[in-house]
Amino acid sequence: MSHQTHSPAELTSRRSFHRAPQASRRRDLVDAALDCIAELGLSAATIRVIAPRAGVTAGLVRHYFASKEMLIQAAYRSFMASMTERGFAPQGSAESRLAHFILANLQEPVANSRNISIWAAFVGQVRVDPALALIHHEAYLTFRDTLEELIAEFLAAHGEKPERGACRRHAIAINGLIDGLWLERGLAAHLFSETELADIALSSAEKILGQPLSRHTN
Amino acid sequence: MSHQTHSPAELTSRRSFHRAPQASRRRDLVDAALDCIAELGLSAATIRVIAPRAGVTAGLVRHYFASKEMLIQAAYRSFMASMTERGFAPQGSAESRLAHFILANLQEPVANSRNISIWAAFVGQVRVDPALALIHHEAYLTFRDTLEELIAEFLAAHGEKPERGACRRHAIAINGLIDGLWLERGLAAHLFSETELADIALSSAEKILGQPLSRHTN
DNA sequence: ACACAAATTATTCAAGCGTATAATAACGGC
DNA sequence: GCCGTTATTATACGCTTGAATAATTTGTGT
Repeated sequence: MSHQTHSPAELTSRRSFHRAPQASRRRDLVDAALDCIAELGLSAATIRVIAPRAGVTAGLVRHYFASKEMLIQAAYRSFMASMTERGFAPQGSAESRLAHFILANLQEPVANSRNISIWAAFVGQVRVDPALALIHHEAYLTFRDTLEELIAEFLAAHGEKPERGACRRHAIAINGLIDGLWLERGLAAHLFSETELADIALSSAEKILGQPLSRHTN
Repeated sequence: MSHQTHSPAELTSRRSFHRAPQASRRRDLVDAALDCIAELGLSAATIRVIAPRAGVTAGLVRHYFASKEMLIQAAYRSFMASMTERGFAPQGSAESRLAHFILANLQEPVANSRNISIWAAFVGQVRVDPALALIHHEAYLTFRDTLEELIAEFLAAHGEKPERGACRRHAIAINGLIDGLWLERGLAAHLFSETELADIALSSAEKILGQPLSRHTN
């Protein structure tokens, strides 16, 4: 009861705030973390920098994530999911869906330097952190399986009955091609014209597959 | 003179050491830095961890590098140089030199998870640190120019007179292919057999170039 | 209106960071 | 064999980090 002394210090006012829904706060924190990683690098993406960018104070992070490590893992999961879902074209012919997949991964908003920076920062930690390795590995398999199925349907639509293992090898090759050109574009965009890398990818893919591959078919 | 008080503390003995040549100390520090980056990640590669691994104490780093940043830059330069010089085959036919270049970049000691980790850790900082960006950019151009020249000689040896820009596009495509497959091997070596990726790269490259490309020619 | 649960802020703490400085050991020239 | 140079160690400093805790504001159900 009367045991509290009201010192002058207690008169200092606090910053006002509002209570946001759990989901949106978590999303804001994850997005802010990715922003910081892209602009400042993984080492400089500290809780004290991330939190204000999400519009909250540093202490709140621990209310939504058990540790900073968990926030980083959530950010990696969110990032990989947003990267993987872009190339997905639900309809159209096998040819156009394959072409769309290749093109989507070599243009905005997938292929840019921001995404390369984030991706590389995480990949540089994959060997260190098994949790990040798992996230990476699952995203990679998803990506390659999607591509392999697109290739199988594409070849089937051209009347080809590919021998065992051929689709796999084609998927590995074109996956490599996409990844490598994605890197080139993100790391040195100024060296290429807007559509150059996408064109190169399409013409290379059709040589590898031995079938014409146009972006305009449906 | 007699103004020094010999307290008991001064009797404690120091660790013995030996004076190493400048060049080898610098090399040891750079190598230790790369080891730490590969095994612990860039953020955990601190002076206090790097120095003991190089066989010295933390304070010595500043005697050889003006700052930690300079050590990291030296490490990046050393790493990129060692990666680039491997594919170089000074003699042989154009075909065998091109094949050797492709194969060398997809086998040990170039293609492994350690190198991927180091490379990715640095790439994740390229946007942040202009000095690292410069190092990266120069190594990239060296790599692609080497490849473009190998391709030009290879096509010329087959009697082709490639149209303007064709060699450039071929170099971009095969560069992407090599980079992407190098990544795949380093990140998920267990998914591929020993020579699988190298074989895929060779057969894809000869389809892209429209000429047979064997590893056994000279 | 009001009380209660919990979301949010503010503050504190120990640990680790890069750097600076002073003491010391090692080595080459004489 | 000593002496001076300097490579090397040891220690200290100020700062930042992730985390823990205490204090306070907010919204919701009644």
